[in-house]
Amino acid sequence: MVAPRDARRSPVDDAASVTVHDVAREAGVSQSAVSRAFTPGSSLVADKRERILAAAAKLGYRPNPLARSLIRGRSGIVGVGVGNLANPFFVATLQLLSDRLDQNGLRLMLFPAQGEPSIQDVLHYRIDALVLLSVSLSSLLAGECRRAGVPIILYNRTTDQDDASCVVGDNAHGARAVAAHLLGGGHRRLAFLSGSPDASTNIEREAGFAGYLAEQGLPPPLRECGHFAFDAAMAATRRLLLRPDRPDAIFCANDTMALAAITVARHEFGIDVGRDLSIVGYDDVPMAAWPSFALTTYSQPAAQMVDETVRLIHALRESPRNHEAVVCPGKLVVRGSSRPVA
Amino acid sequence: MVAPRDARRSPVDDAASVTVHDVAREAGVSQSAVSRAFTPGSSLVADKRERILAAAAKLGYRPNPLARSLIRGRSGIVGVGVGNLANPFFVATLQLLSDRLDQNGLRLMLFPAQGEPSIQDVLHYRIDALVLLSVSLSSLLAGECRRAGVPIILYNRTTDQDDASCVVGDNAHGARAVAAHLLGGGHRRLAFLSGSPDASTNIEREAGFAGYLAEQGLPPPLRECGHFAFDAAMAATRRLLLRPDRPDAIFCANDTMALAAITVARHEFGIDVGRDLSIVGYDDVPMAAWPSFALTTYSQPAAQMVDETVRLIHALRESPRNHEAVVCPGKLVVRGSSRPVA
DNA sequence: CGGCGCATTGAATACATATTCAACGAATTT
DNA sequence: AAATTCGTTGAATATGTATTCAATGCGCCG
Repeated sequence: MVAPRDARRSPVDDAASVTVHDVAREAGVSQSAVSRAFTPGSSLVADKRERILAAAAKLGYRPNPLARSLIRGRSGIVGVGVGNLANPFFVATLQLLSDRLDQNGLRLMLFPAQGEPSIQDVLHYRIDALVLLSVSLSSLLAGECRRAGVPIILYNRTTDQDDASCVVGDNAHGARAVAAHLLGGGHRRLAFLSGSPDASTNIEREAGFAGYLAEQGLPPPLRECGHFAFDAAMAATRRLLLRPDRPDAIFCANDTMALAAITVARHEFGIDVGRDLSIVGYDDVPMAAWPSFALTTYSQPAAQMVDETVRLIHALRESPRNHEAVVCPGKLVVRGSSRPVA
Repeated sequence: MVAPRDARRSPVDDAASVTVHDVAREAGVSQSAVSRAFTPGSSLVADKRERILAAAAKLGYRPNPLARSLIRGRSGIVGVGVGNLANPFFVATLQLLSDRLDQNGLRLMLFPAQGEPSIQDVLHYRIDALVLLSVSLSSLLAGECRRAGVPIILYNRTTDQDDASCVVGDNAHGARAVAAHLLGGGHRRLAFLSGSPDASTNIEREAGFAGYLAEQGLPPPLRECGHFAFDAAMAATRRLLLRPDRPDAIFCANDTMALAAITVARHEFGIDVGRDLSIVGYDDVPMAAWPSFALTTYSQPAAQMVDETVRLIHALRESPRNHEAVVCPGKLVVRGSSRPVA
């Protein structure tokens, strides 16, 4: 025999859990009716629904999401795996995503993407989708998700498998636009400061950049790797600028590396960035607009990409196997770090 | 009559949900035994536990966290409310917190702190604690949490109520250290660039700064408000530098504003920051160390603060009413944006 | 050798809700 | 007027697991 419910609702402590039964008693209806009152589209006469909702409001009742998730087999939680937040583009994305999901009544569960084992735990929450922010998809994880019936959405990454959706910028076009801009500024000794070599984003940007140069009959750009990171990019920039055939323009695979490149060029080599050396980035993070950098960069539309991500989450909820690849166009933002087109 | 379990474990689709019953059948024990095998400290002979764990591993079973949370009344989820991620200090904190919680087997549910209504939803997840990153605590929310039995931890904020724990830096000491440093550099016309006026963090820093000056027999500093934000701080800096009695040193209530102040002073006023004007920040974000800024700042130990936060989460799990206020000491990091002490 | 604890175990129950099922009444159709 | 359909409704069941309860068997002590 369990203690009666009224005894549990003790003086001060746990008014926490008002259950569907309490509301049912208050409104003089069955438990089922209360449940239905909170389930849109279920069969219930209007005035009874009113009465139930009134009783619920009076008692401060809200459906328990855990119980609801357990029975529905879907939690309304979106898992978000995030690697390194050093890149402000992903910070901005995370903030936008957090807002949008909230507006859509979805919860956001964050987890570090390094800890692969913990991802399996997250999968058991019956999450509606798994969004990977700048994390590449291991086939192991893909398999786990398939088994768990959890759709994956890659953000700013693509995959050649058809087991995930993805939302990306138009990297090829963007890189070509950058190349055209630099050539238009009269540059001929170009370099590419690459991110992680195996990231699809990096591959596409490099291919687009080098491809455009090739089409114009130019040799391939010099190349150093900065792993998308500030410190590594500083080192890579030093290597580039110490070469006898020093480049006069550097296209960096993201803004973080471009800011590092500007820093090194200006403070270590005393170069007048924007005149003697053009530096262009990718993403258009807030810092790019700061006068200290005035970074020319290809702007990725984070807000739009996030909206598409949320749209995909809803779509995949209906048909989890129906994966899409969404490409969001960006645009070149010319600032002072690159020589203007003549 | 529901479809038998074996029919559900269909060819390809949902091997997702291996339940405790499947494991029980496989191992030839009761459901209770399986549950006990996954509950540390419960009574079960060793060899049977071995056998059960083996069967579980074979089937790929893991306890369903939703069901477990429902019955235990605790979900192992930590709610994290976050306002604005524009401040890299909070980004770093979030990243650290994400890692630490993961290592502790806890999940992190993120939500935008603007949407107060959604917080109530989060509370129903029976979260172990609610961490507010740089968000002030409304008495409304405090009440909701008390009712739900959810302990609150304020990060980088204090409250005069005793209904929340908090983890903060030593703002008073830090601000005094900054004041001493500036006076030591020979400055006498000081200004304070304030953050949000009602934030405890800002109040303590301002009080410490002004207090030290008063002790030295100096007049109170000039004062403008930058709301902890880059753009507002740029505007505030312009107001300061346009005054007839232009200050020769500015203490900014956080690094973001200090970077804005440097930007305006250097690019709009042509001032040699570090000689003719000293600018000091607070937090020691990564950018502060960049050569472009070389910002002198009071460093907050984010890693230690996060560790304390996680410790508090565990402690509050045992005694939810036993709130603590933890102060983590930082240290002044002198770089080029301020005149060295003579 | 009998009784008393104690660890171990499975059956039963609880957690809070959604949904199926069958029954009911009313409205519509023939 | 009888039959058929349909929207409502409450009882019952299901979600997957932790825990209580009572029973069992074993060792230990008197």
